[in-house]
Amino acid sequence: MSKLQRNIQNYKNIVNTKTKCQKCSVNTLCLPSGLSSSELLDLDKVIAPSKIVDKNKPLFSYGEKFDSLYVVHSGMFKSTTVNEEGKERIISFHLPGEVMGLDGIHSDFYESTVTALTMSSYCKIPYKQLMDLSIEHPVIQQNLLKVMSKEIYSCKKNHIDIGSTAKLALFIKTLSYRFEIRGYSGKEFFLPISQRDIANYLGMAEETLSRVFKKLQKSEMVKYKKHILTILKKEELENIAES
Amino acid sequence: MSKLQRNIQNYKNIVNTKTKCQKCSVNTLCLPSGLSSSELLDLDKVIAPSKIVDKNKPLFSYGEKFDSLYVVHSGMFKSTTVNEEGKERIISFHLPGEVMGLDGIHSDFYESTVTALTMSSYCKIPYKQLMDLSIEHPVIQQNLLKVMSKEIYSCKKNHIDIGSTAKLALFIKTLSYRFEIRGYSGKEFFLPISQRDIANYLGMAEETLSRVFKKLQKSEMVKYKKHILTILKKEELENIAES
DNA sequence: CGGCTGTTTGATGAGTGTCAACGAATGTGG
DNA sequence: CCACATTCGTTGACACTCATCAAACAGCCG
Repeated sequence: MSKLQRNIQNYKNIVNTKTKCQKCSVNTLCLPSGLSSSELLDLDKVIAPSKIVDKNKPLFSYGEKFDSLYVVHSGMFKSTTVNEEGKERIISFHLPGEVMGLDGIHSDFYESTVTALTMSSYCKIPYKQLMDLSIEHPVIQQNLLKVMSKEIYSCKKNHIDIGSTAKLALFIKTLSYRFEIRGYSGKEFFLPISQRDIANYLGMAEETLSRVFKKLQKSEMVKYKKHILTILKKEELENIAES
Repeated sequence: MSKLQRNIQNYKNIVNTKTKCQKCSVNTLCLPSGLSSSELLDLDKVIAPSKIVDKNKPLFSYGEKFDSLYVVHSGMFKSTTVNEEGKERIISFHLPGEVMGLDGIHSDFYESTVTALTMSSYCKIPYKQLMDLSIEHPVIQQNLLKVMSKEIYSCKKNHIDIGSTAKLALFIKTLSYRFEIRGYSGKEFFLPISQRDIANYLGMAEETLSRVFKKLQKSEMVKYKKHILTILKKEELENIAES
């Protein structure tokens, strides 16, 4: 099976939702990263087996009481806030192995709403139990700290003052990298996100995104059809991303 | 002594640098928040007494080995990265009680350079020792998690697609809030940041910032003279910030 | 006083948001 | 399976914001 096929199957949710952390395909990128087998066993005790959620269904919503972290098992999610005028603003997309709900830790309430972009599955980790467990196994909490540190880093590093073309190129480049470290192809992947959502996330008009996307395709940097994105000229794309 | 005067004295560093956490004026906003006295005593053992650093001197630099977190004791710092063309990009300003160096946790190297904007003082917290201590006192690590969660939240929440005027208004509003919860006046405060740095941080041209700033002053929303910023119409300023 | 750095002002053009309209794709119910 | 409705993406014309360039000005320190 090709890496692209595996990627697409990921979104069609042909995954075993009974998988424990030990056998999970993303356990090296997830909270369990670097844990010994006995630690993994303990972690499994507090993590519910992964559950399936339908497209457009929320995992949790802004303002709800915070009690658990969530990890993407398969599929893709988006997290959003609502601005003063009631408009949705997308603040991140989540790939398998990525932790969601981190912004709820400090205030005891979820600060964002997380929704499935396609049929997906997730693991739920009760926060209190995770804290209790991490007293026994400090490495678990240190992993959490690392995950959060990385989140801070990547968020702060995001350029805000770059042109639309560079924004899109950077977005694609970052996605490509994230797919690659998950064992999927970084050159060709399935993207269950609407252009409207991408535009929203990148902070530009839908029309601008459409034009910019077309430009990248005309110059044969990328191909995009039926939600399958193919990177044709990686080098040049990366050059565009950095300006 | 007025709140503004206290604020200015903060920058002139008329502070006791021998202060232990128990007596520190920002201990409720800093890592020690919510600790019992015995926990505070233990924390003090690993935190070096605060040290003074001169204007424009770096605390640590991008790429150096990560070994400690730093907390602002008085004054103000900026953290920066360098983009591909070698240009400095400011990613945050740090007020007393705020933790610096968090982005180094995940990679073992500092991911940014932190520099004093004015004569300032800081506390150094060796990370390994903090981790050891937090096995004994889990509440310490939970505070750290909260600090990081808040950081993620405020970073993600930052609007990126708003106009220059709104950006500046939001920047001022946020600063005002941060001063206020520190016990200084939120309506009038000393701002040891050059307009160039503000423009850099907000991702706009120096000239644009100058014009926008002037506009806010002409409409008598704020006053800005000799680095003292006065908010005249809080309500209206906040309205501008949200668009 | 002169030399720096930081800030202001004006003129100009490129890049993007907005509006309006259309076309393509997808979903729905008979 | 087809007709229809709805969402999603595309295209063009236009206005406006903002970055850029150039130059002058203000404040500060030796």
